[in-house]
Amino acid sequence: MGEKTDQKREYIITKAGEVFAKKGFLQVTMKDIVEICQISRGGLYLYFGSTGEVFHAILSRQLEEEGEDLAVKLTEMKTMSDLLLLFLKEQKKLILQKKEDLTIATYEYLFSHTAEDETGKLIKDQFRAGITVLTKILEQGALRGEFYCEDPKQEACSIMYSLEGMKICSKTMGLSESQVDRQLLHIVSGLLIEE
Amino acid sequence: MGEKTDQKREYIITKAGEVFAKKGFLQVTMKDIVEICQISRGGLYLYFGSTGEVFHAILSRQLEEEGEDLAVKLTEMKTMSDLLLLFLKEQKKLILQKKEDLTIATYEYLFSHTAEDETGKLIKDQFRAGITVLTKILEQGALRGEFYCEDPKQEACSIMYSLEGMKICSKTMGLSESQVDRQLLHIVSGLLIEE
Amino acid sequence: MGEKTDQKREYIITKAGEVFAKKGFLQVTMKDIVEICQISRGGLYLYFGSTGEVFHAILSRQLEEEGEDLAVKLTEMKTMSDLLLLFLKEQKKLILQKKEDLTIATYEYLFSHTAEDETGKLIKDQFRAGITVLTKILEQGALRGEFYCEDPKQEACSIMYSLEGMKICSKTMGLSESQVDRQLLHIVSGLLIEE
Amino acid sequence: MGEKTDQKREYIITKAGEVFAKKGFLQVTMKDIVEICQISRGGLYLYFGSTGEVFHAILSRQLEEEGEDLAVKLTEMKTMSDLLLLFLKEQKKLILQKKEDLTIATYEYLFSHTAEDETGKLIKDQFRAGITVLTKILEQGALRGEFYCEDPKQEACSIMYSLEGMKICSKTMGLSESQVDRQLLHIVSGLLIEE
DNA sequence: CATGAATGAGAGTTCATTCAT
DNA sequence: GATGAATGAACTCTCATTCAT
Repeated sequence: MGEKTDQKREYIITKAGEVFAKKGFLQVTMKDIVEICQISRGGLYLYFGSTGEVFHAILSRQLEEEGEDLAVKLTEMKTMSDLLLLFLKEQKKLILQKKEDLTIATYEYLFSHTAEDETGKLIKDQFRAGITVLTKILEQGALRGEFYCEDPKQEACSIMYSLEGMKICSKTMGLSESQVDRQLLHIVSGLLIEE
Repeated sequence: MGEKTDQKREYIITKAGEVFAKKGFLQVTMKDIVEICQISRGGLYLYFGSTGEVFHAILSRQLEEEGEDLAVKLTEMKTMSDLLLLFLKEQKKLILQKKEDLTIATYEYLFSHTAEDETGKLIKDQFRAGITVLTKILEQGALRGEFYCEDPKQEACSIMYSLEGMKICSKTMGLSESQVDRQLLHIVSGLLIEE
Repeated sequence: MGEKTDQKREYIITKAGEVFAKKGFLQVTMKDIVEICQISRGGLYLYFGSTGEVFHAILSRQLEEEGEDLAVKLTEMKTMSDLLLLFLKEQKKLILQKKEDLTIATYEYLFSHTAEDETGKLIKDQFRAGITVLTKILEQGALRGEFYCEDPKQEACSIMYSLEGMKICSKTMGLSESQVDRQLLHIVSGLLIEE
Repeated sequence: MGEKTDQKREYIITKAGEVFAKKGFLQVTMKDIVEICQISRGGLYLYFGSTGEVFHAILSRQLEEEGEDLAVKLTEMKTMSDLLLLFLKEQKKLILQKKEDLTIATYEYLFSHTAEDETGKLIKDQFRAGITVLTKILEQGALRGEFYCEDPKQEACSIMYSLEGMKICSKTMGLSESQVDRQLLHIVSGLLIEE
């Protein structure tokens, strides 16, 4: 029975993701979720008490999956340059993605939940994890002589801010792939020795 | 007549700004505005037909004021370095501001109005104006030998993305003044010759 | 001054007539009248306290005009058959008219003011006047041997009900000119001797 | 489930009928219906989205019932004269009815919905059905030598216009039973041979 | 577990009517 | 007389949330 229940939970999470991707966070109502899932109003409340709870569950699952994904890919890499390129390629995907994109919903969630909550922590941890990974890549790369980088930590922050900026510009004013490529190239060329 | 009316319009714009700063865009209702202005429901509709209209008016006025402000300050500057520092100082203020801060409301507006509208154009124009100004500063600075900068346009974009990223990080996960300072320093130090 | 005032009153009545013709009675608001007249809200209230008052004034004027009109035409007629045809021709015009048509507004007014009021009396008097005129025409015609008509009063009522029925059918389900002609012919042919 | 729901639907239709009979169509609000039904605002919207929908449902049911009613009575009749008298008796009831009377509401609906819609069609079909039935009665009656009637179709129209005229006169200026009787007699006496 | 009818709070919007100028 | 800004009541419609079945 627990299994069946879990399946339904998963089902709701998956379906609801579509709505959040389409409407952001604030404009999604429990009714929207009920409708896309084709379940009963009361049924939804058995699993989630609010749109916030559903959204939290969606993000949790997403982070898990991404984590596994990244871990797998990282182990296959050899040089730090490769790693950096991989990292940026993933980010590029996030910046340009249209479908299944929870970026806007995520920002809206953060905007309306300034006070620290579980979901907020989730998102922030993800961001910090990005900085950490990037810092390590840069540190290692500098040690190995692949990169020129005096202050890896600061450089990592700098890159992350740029990526975050591109992400939001992409969602609000539109960004072409070539614009993103140029900017990513600019970042990389500032690091690579003998560019 | 017109004068008195304009005063009331200004009054509403000013007061409503507080609500948008506090609640973002999507969660502001006409009722909120009515209440903070202490006017009647119907009274508000004499001036604005929706929260979107009020918000547009707020941004319009803000941009005017900022424009004048900046113009004054720019004429007082002598070197491009001074100009750059001034520009970044203004941006720092925007990144860290807490009161009267429409950043979140602006993002929420853009998120929920993907299709081009007047207000959206206003905001995008402002962003583009930032890039233009910055590009000119970098070009001039490079010519005068103040900066090291091979591709001013790209560099300007890069800086703007970073600033945008910091802006949003500041509103979502919080950013200390020293974090902002370090990042701004990082930007400047990448440009100045003989750093 | 009284003259000027009267002019404005007349102006309002004329303009407001357009609105009532277009929207009926119930759906006309004081705002509608203010707008079509391009006068101030308060200004309208100096002359009329409600849509009902405006409507009453419109009907009053209309009846006056119609009365004069008819009186003129009646004096020019010689035979009762001519008079009857004239009468029916006028009715036909009323049945088929599209512009300046207050039929619907009039019915709506009566529907929502079941209790006797001045305006109601006006309308009813007009209807009764129609019966009276028609009765006289039929009586005279019968005396002169133009018509076959045993009970002129009842016949007059009968014709008026038919006309009223056509009027409302015309406004609700649509009636072509030929349909009206056929019915009028049917009425006349039932009266004329040696049809 | 469906059964219970249908019961409530029927309950709303019945109760709402009272309001429409009392206030016509245009002046009935969803609030009025909510109040007479003693249900919640949202509850009403589960069944009907507008006053127009409720009204449509009322008329639909009414027409169904009337249809059955008439069919039963018609089979019991033998001569065409009997049928005609029955038909006129039913019409008399409609003309004089006070309770449960949707005449005014129906006219108001038609006035404010000139464009063809489902409800309008319903009403017009009912009117046309009346003409058809009457025409058949007159045709048969003429064939059997019961009536004198050269053009049954036109005569049927003529009678229907009179009835419609009486209906509206009854609702607007008032009509006594004896007035109606006299007029019905006038109609019949024009048809019966050896009058 | 699951359903979906029902409730009621609350947002948007429109106007009749007043009143200071 | 004339104006039009201002008020507040009234209406429409949507949802979060509950609860009997």
